[in-house]
Amino acid sequence: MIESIKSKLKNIIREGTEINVNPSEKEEFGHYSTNVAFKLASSEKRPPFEIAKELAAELSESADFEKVEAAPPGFVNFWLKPEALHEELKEIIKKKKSFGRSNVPGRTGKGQVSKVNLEFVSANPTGPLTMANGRGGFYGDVLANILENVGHKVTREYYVNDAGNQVFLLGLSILNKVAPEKVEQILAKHPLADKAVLYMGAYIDALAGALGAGRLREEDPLKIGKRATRQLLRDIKASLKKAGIKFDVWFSEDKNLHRKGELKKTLNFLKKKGGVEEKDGATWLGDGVLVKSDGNPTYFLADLAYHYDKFIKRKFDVAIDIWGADHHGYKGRMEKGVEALGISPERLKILIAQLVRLVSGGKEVRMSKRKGEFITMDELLEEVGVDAARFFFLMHSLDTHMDFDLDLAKERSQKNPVYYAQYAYVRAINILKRANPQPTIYNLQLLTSDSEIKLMLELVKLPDILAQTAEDYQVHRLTKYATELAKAFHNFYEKERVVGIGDKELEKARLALVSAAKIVLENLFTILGISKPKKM
RNA sequence: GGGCCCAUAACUCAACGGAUAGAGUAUCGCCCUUCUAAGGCGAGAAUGUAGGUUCAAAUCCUACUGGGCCCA
Repeated sequence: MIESIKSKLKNIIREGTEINVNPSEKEEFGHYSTNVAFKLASSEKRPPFEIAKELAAELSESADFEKVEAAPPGFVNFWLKPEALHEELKEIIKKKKSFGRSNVPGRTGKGQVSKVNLEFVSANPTGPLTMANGRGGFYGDVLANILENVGHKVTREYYVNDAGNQVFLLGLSILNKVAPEKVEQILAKHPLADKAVLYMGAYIDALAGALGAGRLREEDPLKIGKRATRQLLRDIKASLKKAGIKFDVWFSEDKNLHRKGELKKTLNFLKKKGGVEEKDGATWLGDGVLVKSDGNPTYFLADLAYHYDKFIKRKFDVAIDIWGADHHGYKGRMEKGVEALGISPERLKILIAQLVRLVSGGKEVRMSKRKGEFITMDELLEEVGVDAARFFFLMHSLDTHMDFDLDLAKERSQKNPVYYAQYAYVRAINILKRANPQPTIYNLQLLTSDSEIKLMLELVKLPDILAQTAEDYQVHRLTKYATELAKAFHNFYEKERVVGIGDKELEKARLALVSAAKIVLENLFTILGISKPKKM
């Protein structure tokens, strides 16, 4: 709907003017409104209200609008004809599952279909998946759905950090459970300073148990660590499956980069491009060290090799990385590094998932792998269920700190908005159950009441919401929309009876409206990855 | 010491630089002989402080205050 209004505006105003059209928040401002007159006012040096009046006069001729009005200080407000809504309602019923799909790819592709690499979660396989990983996990999963919905080709990828010190440490920690004396010997020779760096906690016990550590003959911490990593990766995959988070590619740092010599190749590539310098025995790119003075490569170089692989070897148009807040300080360096690879900056989108604070009993619960005090993804899913967990995380903008109130989430009550949205769906199902067979001929002109119009206005928003979110990645817009749509449906449900009213024709028209609502809710839930309950 | 994120109602969060700052929870009224009250209707209640830019600032800029994170 927004696109159609925009294109009408485009025809009558100067090219290149930024056009914003939004659903109006107040009834007196119409169904949709635009501030384009303000934009024109500054370039044309005329009062915005004057321009708005001219635009309104011209657009009133359009067949879609009941009324177009200029409002001071310069807004143009549009009222849709009911027929325009009825047409859209027919589209919903006709397109069913494909309603909301758009062929207007967003900024990632400049109108073209893009090959997108979306890398998320990527938690180190040195511990179980924690609740905090859920934020980026659910967000990434849904963002992938949204991008696919507008036609992009999306690869969902998990970067497995299975090289380096932490694997060694993990092995050492397990060995410490069985043969602490051997660990003492190793630590005496190894540069790692003391035992304090060992991973502790219940999961090491569990892991040691799972590996049969009591019978471990292996004494090489690195080898033990690699075995443990494989085990943990299996657990992580199982947790993600439970959470409904899907991946296409598991990219092993060790296998795909280190063992193939990709770090060296990337280093040479960078040297040829220029900007690499030797200083104090180390190799630098800008303010980041690529190779340390002891000859060992850094994570920075590994990450650049990884992005070399994404952009140059696998030829992705766009790479989206979702990182935890603990890496945000690294973002700028990474962006510059990728630019040094010759990749234009707008092809790399690094999104930072801000910290999740776990709150219980009004107090913060600290999460720490070292101390073994953390809530795992599995525990969270068990306590609150997949739907509530997903919805709760997805309600919040990614870049804001959020509190996860464990007590509230545990309550499994109507306090959680996911039930509110799902209940609207259940109500639609219940109505439709009573009308068999579904009427195929109906007169939508009969839908004129306030709550019917409002519901229709919400229903037709889905394509706009999805298209916009594919551009700005503000995934939480979808959960907000789910709540608003459900509210409009509940309101309609209370105000207007559908089945068993005397007027057969009106009943048919309302049934069509209800089935359209069911379709839109279904499509929305599919993208959000939450279930579509038949009853509650 | 350097860098980053955040600050909106009692609480958790929304709001492309736009109109009277929206929801949910909590509180207080009203509504179930009718498609499930896990619902509807209504009330009170908010932009941390001080400047600046703009026709227009919660939003952008500067300083400060208060939370938090990363690096050293």
